[in-house]
Amino acid sequence: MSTPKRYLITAALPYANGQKHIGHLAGAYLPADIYVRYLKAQKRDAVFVCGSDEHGTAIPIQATKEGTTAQAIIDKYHPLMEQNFKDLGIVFDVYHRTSDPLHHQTAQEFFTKLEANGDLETKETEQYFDESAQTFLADRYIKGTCPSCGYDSAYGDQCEKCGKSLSPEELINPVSTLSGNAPIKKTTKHWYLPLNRHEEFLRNWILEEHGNDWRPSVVGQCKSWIDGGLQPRAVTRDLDWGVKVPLAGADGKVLYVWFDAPIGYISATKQWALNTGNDWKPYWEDKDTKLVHFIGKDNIVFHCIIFPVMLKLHGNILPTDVPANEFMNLEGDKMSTSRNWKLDMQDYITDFVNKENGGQQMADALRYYLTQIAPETKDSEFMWKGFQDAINSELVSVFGNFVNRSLVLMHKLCNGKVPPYHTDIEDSEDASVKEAIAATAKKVSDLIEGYRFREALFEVIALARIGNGYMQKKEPWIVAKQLAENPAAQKQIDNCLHLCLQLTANLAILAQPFLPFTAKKMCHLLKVVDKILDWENAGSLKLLSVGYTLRAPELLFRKIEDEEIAAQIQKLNDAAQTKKMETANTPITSTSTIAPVKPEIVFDDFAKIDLRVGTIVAASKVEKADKLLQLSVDLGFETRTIVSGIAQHFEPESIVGKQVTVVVNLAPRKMRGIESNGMILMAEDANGKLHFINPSDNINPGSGVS
RNA sequence: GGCGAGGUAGCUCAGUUGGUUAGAGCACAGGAUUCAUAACCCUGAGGUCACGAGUUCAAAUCUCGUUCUCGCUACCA
Repeated sequence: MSTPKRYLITAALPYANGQKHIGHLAGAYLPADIYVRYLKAQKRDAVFVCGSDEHGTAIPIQATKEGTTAQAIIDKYHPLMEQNFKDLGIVFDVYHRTSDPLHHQTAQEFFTKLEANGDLETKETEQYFDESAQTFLADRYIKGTCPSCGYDSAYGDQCEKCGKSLSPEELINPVSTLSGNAPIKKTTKHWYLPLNRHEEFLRNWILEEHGNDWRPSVVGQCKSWIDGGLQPRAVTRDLDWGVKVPLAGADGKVLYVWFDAPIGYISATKQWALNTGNDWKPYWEDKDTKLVHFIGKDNIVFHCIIFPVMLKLHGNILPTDVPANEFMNLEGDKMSTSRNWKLDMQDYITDFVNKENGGQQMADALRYYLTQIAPETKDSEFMWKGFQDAINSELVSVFGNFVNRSLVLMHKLCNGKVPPYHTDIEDSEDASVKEAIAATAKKVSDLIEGYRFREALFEVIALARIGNGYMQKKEPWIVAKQLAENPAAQKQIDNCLHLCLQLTANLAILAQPFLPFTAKKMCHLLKVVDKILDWENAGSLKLLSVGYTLRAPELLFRKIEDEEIAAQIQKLNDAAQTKKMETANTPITSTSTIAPVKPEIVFDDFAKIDLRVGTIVAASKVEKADKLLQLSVDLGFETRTIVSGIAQHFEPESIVGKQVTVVVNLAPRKMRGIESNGMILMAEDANGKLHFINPSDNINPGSGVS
């Protein structure tokens, strides 16, 4: 495998609607940063691009939630995320943003080219339209009852209550948030990317060319998608927030966020070129460029199927690899923003990096643990106790301690200077340490090239461990006691410390991609310039000149105390608990500032609904459906079959005999082949648990409800 | 329900094309040591490789079935 002429590395564009947590960091940004730092140390031509993804409907939604504008939201989170990355040592060559005019222009050009080449299709569909406002309604301007959880103010693209993503058609009783009127359906034209035309290409490219060198989960996920049948995907939508569709007669339409966001990698590269006076084109057009996307597993389809098709049509190079990571859990549970079960980058920075006893060493500490538990092959788990153990017994005790004892001994036994190396008394121990240094450099290098950062880091620690073992065998502090009788023994001390110091310098080089701040500090202690960190020096035994005076030792890392860990766990639980209470105490209708209550109806509207009390006489699971129960409900005048989406909340046996409220004059509807004749009313509590709405005492089935 | 990825020591993970007593690190136990951040070093204990069949001289590894976890997807009137 020859070395490519240049590399372009991307990390998933973080969505600018809120803080990003350590799961995001471990999934994409940290591995990408490690890889890039390694490439740069190798003096390869590598450009690392990223930026904020600032379009899409969730940003305006977040704006509504925070009572502000979409622009204010992205102006708040874009610099925050940029600073967070910087604080944790994630160094992009450019951190761009999709709201930048350069990006709009790039995305429009991209779209225009595809459109001009006939690579897009147009289709007319019916969409909701507000007659009084004379406008099509983007998903977020439509509210209605969530079909999933029954929340009455769900948006047309997502229910904020249960988190399910929706399409406006799924909403029950949709209402325009502009006028409060029920919207009408009207045809509108949209552009589509016909993925189905490219099945052959995708099969060849992914399954044949990369079936073996990409991660199994990535190939598997793609295969699943391709086999499932590729569909044309809408590229545009009716919305006022995003990149305008650059065609006449497309007023009020923007590019769909999934289409514009990945193009952000290209505009970011352009911005980098502008900043540095380089040419961006070879990075996206020259075949000798290696393009690598670092992402989380939720992004596989976009980066392996959709974006490559776009790139191919537009005449760009394709990604060489897409090392997608799995997810990182936290203390036994999935990380979740809505449940407040997470560790934001900002929180870690505040609690550790920016504390008096913290500093950049704590940024490296986090980088160390996150790399050590990187979810490279399966979901992994961030445990605060695990964090403490990893730092205290590996980083501090093995790595930090080796560096420290080497420097301390050198000052005590060698007058603070790098001692000479006497080849005439070299023994097998010395030789094997020399070998280990060279071998580790090679191993770390190979592992990083193969995106196996966890193992690569392990090898770095292993080298420090070898150093500790070597010193233990040589015992220079014992030898020093014999100097009075045997002055020649100084040679043994010299050799031991000479090698330990050269090993330390090597550790700095090898650790640099993972622990950049620490590597820098080590350079300072060894009084060498940062240039020594170039990878070509890895494995060298001549990094420090004999007779060179070094600085007084300083500790590289501090231990993490039990109290700190306890405090973090407490904080995590408190935050989740608070969130839970908030949710429980907040009436559903006031969680949103817009249209908390549905539009007023007259009594006649209500009277149309025929509600009756019924008794469940039989219940069973619907086959091939996770959420459906088939119920037989005795309504007094007849027993009906009703299908209800409550299978995840109730065991069929446990609800037989229960009384429920039923809408009996609802139009029948087939679900999974079974006709449902009515609807069971349910209430949902703050925890998402469903409860039947029923009379307090058992009454006759068929009794009316009003 | 369909599809994809996983299930290996208490914890985090390795195990190349099936081949001798299944490997690391952490944690744990014992020992040694004091230069070093109660650090290091040595030794040890600890596994029915999710479960059940099958193929084979030989299975953690291949095949089938079952089960659990995660993701994508369908189902929610």
